[in-house]
Amino acid sequence: MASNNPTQQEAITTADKIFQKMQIAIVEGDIPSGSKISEPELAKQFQISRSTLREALNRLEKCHLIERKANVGSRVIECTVKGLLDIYVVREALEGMACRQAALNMTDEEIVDMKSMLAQHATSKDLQDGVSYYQEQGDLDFHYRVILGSHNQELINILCGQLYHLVRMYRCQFGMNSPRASKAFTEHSRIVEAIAERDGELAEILMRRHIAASRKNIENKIALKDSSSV
Amino acid sequence: MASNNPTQQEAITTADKIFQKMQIAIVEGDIPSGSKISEPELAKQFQISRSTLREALNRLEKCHLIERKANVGSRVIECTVKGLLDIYVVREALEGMACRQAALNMTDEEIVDMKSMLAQHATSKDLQDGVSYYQEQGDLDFHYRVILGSHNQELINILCGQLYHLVRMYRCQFGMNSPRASKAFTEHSRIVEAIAERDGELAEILMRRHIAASRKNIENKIALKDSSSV
DNA sequence: TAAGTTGTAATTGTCGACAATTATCGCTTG
DNA sequence: CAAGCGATAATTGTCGACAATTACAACTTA
Repeated sequence: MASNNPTQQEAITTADKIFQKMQIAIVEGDIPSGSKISEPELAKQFQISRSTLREALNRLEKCHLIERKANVGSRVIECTVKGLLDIYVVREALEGMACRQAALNMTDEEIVDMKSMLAQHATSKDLQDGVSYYQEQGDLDFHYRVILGSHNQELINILCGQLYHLVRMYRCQFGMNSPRASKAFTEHSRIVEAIAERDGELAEILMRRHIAASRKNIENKIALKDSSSV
Repeated sequence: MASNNPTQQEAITTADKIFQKMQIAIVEGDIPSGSKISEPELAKQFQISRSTLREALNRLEKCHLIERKANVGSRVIECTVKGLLDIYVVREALEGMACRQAALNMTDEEIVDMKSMLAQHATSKDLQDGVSYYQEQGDLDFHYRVILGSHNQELINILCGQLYHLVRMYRCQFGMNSPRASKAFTEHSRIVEAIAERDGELAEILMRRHIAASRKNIENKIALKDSSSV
């Protein structure tokens, strides 16, 4: 099973390995959102020195999974509703632009590959059942292709290197398995069509609407949850 | 003279100070673009240990001013034309969205403040002379206000914490003092009007055109330079 | 001569200890 | 009894040394 992060090169140093372990632990909530990180304790737990742990913490901070204050320490980022919505706003802007650039810059081969990926998704049992797979891995795969297709290193860094982890974290912790699977698949198809036609303007609009729809879906859910829990 | 980076809190640790010094040195080209960074050498030069220097390097990496490879070392990022244009594409997307959000989220007080800042720019001697100030500090001030006005922490982090430094680096190293000062000022004024009218859609469009105009201006310059130098 | 190899030198990664700062708990005092 | 203060404990920041990896150079060999 290949790594699902296209920007992540094979880890060599132990700090890299610790970073990956902690990343998963934070994303999946094993290290709770908002909790303080004790350097001595974690170092002992992982059987490494504090220097190595701090190196790993620096990388976690780079993808905004933890926050550090001088002489105070590190905390896992807190998952808030506003934080989630803020991320979707950024995604709408950046992935919309990435989609426009993809329409301009993707090679014909890349487009063919993406089409075949989508075709495979269409026949996937999971999609037909309308359940988890497509919301999770399949959805991410599609968005990755578009982002990488932009051929804009800055876009790729920000989206795949930073926001990606946060998105996954929120998905895990807020338990988001929306009923948008089939709708999302249709939207993906339209987007690919626009890219294939090299229509950057339309591609951007469609991607923005696609992400905005997700955001609104979340907003509705939150509102519903609030009113029912009170 | 206050710090011009709104996200930058007062530095306390020595690693912070080294970070700031190196940041300036890189941005202004004293540490050349693309050059390799020797940890032992720099540590000796700054009279600090390698650990502290590495802490500073980690922060430089966070704002994409240097790149690190495991077991190989750090290099200052290379200034390329494509890199510059990539940044402008990201800015167009993100600052456009920031502007839309600013129109929705800025307080009335913030808007008043921004208007008065612009009024002050209008009477500034530098602007009337059509020279450097407005392209540099004044322009940055305006864009900062808009970004902060979005009240979106993720947007603020990415734009002020990361892209900002790169933008300044390119401005220094490519020596960009374009003749767009008065035009830019007019565009800024229109943007503020749209924000004041709470017209998010228009605000975004205007900001995107404003940044796209800068990008095209650069593209023209580059093309000109290429054809003249060959 | 050019390519491959091996051994040495230099650089990076990791470690444990010390210094500086912060948090905590108990005490004093109004 | 509450609020402020002070000493102690714990945590973070910094340091220098060692281990592991990489880069370089001289040498061998086809």
